[in-house]
Amino acid sequence: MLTERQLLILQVIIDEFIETAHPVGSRAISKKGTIPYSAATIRNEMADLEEMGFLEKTHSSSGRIPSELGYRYYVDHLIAPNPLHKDVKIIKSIIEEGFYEFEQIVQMSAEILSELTNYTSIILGPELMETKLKQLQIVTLSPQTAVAILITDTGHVEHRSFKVPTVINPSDMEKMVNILNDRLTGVPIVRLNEIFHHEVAQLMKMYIRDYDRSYEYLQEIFVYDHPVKLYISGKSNILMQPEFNDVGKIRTFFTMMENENEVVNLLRNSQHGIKVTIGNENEVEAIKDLSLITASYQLNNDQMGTIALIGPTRMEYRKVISLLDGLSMEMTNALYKWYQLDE
Amino acid sequence: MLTERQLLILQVIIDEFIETAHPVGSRAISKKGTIPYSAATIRNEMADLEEMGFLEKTHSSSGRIPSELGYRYYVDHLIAPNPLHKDVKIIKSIIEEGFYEFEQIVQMSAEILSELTNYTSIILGPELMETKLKQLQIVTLSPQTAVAILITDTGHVEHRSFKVPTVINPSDMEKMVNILNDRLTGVPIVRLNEIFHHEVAQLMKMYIRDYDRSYEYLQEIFVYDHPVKLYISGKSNILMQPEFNDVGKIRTFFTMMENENEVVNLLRNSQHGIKVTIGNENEVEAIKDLSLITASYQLNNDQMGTIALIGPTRMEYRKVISLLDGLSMEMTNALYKWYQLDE
DNA sequence: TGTTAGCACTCGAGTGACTTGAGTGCTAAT
DNA sequence: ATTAGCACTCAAGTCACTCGAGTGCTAACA
Repeated sequence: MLTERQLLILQVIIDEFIETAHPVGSRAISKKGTIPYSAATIRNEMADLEEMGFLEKTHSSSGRIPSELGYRYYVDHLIAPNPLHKDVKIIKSIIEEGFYEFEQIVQMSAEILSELTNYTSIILGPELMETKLKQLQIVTLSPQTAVAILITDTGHVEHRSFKVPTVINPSDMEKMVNILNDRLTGVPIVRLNEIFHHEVAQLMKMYIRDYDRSYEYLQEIFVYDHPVKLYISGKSNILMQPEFNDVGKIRTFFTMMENENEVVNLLRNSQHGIKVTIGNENEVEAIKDLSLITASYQLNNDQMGTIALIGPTRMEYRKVISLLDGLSMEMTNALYKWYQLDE
Repeated sequence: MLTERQLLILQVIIDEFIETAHPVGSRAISKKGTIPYSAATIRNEMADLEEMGFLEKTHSSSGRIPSELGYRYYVDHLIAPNPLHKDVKIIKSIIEEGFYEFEQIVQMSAEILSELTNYTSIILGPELMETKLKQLQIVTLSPQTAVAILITDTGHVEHRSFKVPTVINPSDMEKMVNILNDRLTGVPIVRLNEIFHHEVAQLMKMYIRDYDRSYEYLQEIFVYDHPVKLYISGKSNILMQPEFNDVGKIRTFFTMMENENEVVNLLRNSQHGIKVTIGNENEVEAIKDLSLITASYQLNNDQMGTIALIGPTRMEYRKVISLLDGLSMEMTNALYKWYQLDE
């Protein structure tokens, strides 16, 4: 176990390193006055801390920097139970100020978050698994084309253009929309395609002339291919961090960030509450020397989405954790209000 | 005026430098065999070309690199009248393969473009100035909220949520939608707000109870705040270019690219046809050492949007110009088809 | 008169020796 | 248990040196 003094020294070193990004030497700590011991004493303790794996040296005669284990310990034990970060209030007031759609709130939150931290923020939109079709509309643009509009009970709107089968005339179309609305309203949008195939097909055959020939045009309306939406902000923000002084590193990071799937996977396995993943704890190669912090926001205990920050392992964990904690609460609230509308 | 031989040498140097990014020496040119003169002769010509401003040295005893003036001359006189790039066919077939919405086509084009060139591609969506409202729909989500959906004659769909004024009941709402559709269909969407204020207001007062109190909630439906849409692809692509080996440069570039307004301004003053802007010819500070190539795509001679590529001044102008030329034609075609639908 | 060979010169880039200073580890004294 | 002292280490900077690609110029050549 660590002694009181070792804890203190570890904390001071990490705090200092997080602030300056320079290795911390024993003399500097001693001079600072937080710890009333001489440099030599501190040196001994540092040697012990290094042996235990909490600290590292960049070379044999350099000052110490925290190891990943050190950060881990710091995050798990040395951060005071998060007092809400003052900036959360700012976010809260911004969210409540206007009548924003959920997407706007998310977008703004991502921007604020990256601005406040100088890291890259990522927000995974709410999982739409549970949202249901509220209404389907089809607007004809020309004899050959039309746009189908799906409105969900959460106010989410999707649209796709499609070719109108030549065999369908306007009155058929009207009948069709009626049937579809009748049968599909209330169906979870992820199941639309399935229900359309199995339950609606027969009905269509009865009422719509030549339905078989129309079928292939219509089916794509219900293919739901936007499982989640990503909001990323401050990608270039992170370039201000001194650890991004290497072009190769920047390349791998940005290449990873352009791959939406990879980013989604990064966040997907996040759990309830806040989760900190430091350096090599990350599974994804490209961020094995970065830290990822995720927080979930939710509705009625169903997990809905994830907020995350990516930054160097030398991250301001204290600030970031309390910010994310607060923001996820605010977003949960905002989302809750949205759903309330529906009752 | 430049002699035949000087032209040839200039061309060889620029071609070589574009390929390798290393200063080109006289001996290397001579050895290559394209020009049947000795290194010394070529040296003399190079000195002349430098005096005229087409070439530069990185230091007093280095090989030559093209100056911006050199690139200018190269682009204006040394590039053969663009034969259509073979890859344009690929793009064409992709576009025609499925029934894509215009936005999808644009998105794909941007991606293909950046992939084929390793530069950053930017496409400015079609100016929607001329598009007209086809239909307005309002879907009530709850007693207090609704979502308004605007469908344009081009199949573009916009939506915004708004608070339903408490004094409006469902039948009022229905009446309102009817009035709005009656009066606003066919109105250019940029003028919706204006017409709504001036011509529809009176009508509303007559038919809708307590219209004055509803007014403030409704007006925001018609505020049109998406003048143009940007599609960017391959931002990290450009990091592969050797000129981006400097973190400071990367920073300025990415910071610029995150500012949507600045990017839009970059492309806005583009003209009919292809325009090449080299290095300092650019007005925007952040790309004064990069080149920008823009091409416009259009509908019925009204300019609609812009396709652009940003890369180092050492750009593969020949390839890029023929690619953009071809792609802008394809997009013009695609857009034309879209509008055809409407007649 | 245009072309070429030859040669001195320049400068970036790489290399090795040296210095400096921050920081360590260890030992002996307090 | 703590601290002062001292020898040691290493990154980073500086300087002198070398190497080689490339130039500019001059004189010889066709």
